[in-house]
Amino acid sequence: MVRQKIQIKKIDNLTARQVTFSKRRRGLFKKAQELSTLCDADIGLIVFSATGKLFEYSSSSMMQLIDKHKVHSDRDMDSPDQLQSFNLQSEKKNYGILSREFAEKNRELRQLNGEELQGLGLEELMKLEKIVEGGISRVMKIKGEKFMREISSLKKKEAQLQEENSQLKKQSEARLNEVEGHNAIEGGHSADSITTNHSLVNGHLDYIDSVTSLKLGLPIPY
Amino acid sequence: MVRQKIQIKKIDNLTARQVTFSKRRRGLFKKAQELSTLCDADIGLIVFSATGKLFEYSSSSMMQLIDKHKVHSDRDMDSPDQLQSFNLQSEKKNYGILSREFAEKNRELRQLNGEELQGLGLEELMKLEKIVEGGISRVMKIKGEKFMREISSLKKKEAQLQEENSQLKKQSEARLNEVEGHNAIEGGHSADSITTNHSLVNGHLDYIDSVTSLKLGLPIPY
DNA sequence: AACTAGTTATAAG
DNA sequence: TATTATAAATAGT
Repeated sequence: MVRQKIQIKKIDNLTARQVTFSKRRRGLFKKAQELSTLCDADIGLIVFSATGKLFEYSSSSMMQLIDKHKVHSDRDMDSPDQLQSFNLQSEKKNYGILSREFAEKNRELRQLNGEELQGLGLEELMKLEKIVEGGISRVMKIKGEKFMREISSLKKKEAQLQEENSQLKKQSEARLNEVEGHNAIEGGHSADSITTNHSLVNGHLDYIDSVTSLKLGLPIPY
Repeated sequence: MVRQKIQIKKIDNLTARQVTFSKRRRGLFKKAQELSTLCDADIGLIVFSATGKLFEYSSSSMMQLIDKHKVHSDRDMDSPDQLQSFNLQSEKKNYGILSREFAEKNRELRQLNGEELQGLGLEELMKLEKIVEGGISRVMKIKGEKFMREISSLKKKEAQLQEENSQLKKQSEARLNEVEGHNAIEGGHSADSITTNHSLVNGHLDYIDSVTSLKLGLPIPY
C-alpha cells in the first residue's frame, strides 16, 4: 500500500511477512484502541500469529467481553425442533445461561491443566481432551444434581403444604360442623365464606399466577 | 485526523460519534481482515457499540478462536486447590446419570454425521467439531430449561398452596371464633386440635421427610 | 452518502 | 530500527 500498492494475499517472503505482521498488528491495535476511546465502544481483539503466538487487546476485560459476546450470539437462536437444528446452516447457537455456566466451568477446567498444554504431544493432548470431556460431564452432573436437589426440596415443601392444607381443611370442616350444629336452630350466616374458600382449596387460583410469576424470575441455583 | 487533527477522546457530539464509529469500525474490520490474509494470522475482533450492538469479525470461527484464547491465557494460571479434583490422577470418573445421558446424546450427534467423517478434511472436521460442541451446549440448555420449568412450576404450586393455607387458616380461625362464641357459655373443647395443627402450619414437619424423600426418587426430566 | 483536504499507516528500502 | 514516499483512512463538509 505504499511505494507499490500490494495485493491482499498471503505474503510469500517469511521475513517480509513477519515485518508486516508486526507493523500492521501495532496499527490494528492502535485503531482498535482509538475506536474504543472515540466512540465509547467495548472492543476485544485477539490475534494469533501464524506461529501461534497470542496478541490481544481489550478495552475492558477480555473475559467479560467474551461472555457478553456469548450472550449476544445466543440471541439469534432458532427454536429447538428436537435435534433438527444440527445442520451447518443453523449455527447461530442459542446457548443461554447454562451454556455460559458451562463455558465458565470449562474455562476453569482448562485453567487447571492449561499450563502444560504447550509442551504436550498429540497423544497427551488427546488424553487431556478426554479428561476435559470428563470434566464437562462432571460439571453437568453436579449441575444436574443441584437442580435435582432444588426440585426435591420443592416437592418436599409441596408435600408438606398439601399435608397442612389437608389438616386445615379437616379442622375447618370440623369447626364448621360445630358452628352449624349451633346455628341449626339459630339460622346460618357463614355460607358465603365457605364456598369462597372452597374455590381456593381446590386449587385453580389463576389470579395468583401473575403475581407469582413475577416473583419467580428463574433462579440460578448453580 | 484530517482537516483538523482530532484528540483521541470520547466524541461529544452524538451524531459525529455515530458516524465516526461506523467509519472507523469498517476501517478496523478491513485492517483486521487484511492482516489475517497477508500474514496468515488468526484474528477475532469483537466490537460492542455504546448502545450494545454487536459487530464481529473472525478470520476463522469466533468460537474456536475464543477457545484457543482461553487455552492460551490460562497458561499462566496454575491450578487452584479449589477444583483440584480435576487432575490427571482423579480421572477415574464416576459420572452418573447425566453424564451418561450426555455421552448418549453426543454419540447420537456423532452418528448423525459420522458416516461422512472419513471423507472430510481437517477444515471440515473442525467445523463439525464446532457444531457438535454447539449441540452439547444446546442439549445442556434444553435440559436446563426443563429443570427451570419444573422448578418454576413447583414454586408456583408452592405459592398457591401457601395462599390456600393462609386462607384456610383464616377460615378456620373465623369458624373457631364462631364456635367459641357459642361455647362461651358452654365450655370450650377444641383447644388441643388447634395447637396441634398450628405446628403443621408453621412448617417444620421433619417427620414427613423420610416418607417424602422415599417417594421422590429423583426424576429425570430429560 | 459523497467529497476533499489534511492525517495516518505502511511498503520498500 | 529509522526513514520516506505513497497508499489508505478519515474529519469535516
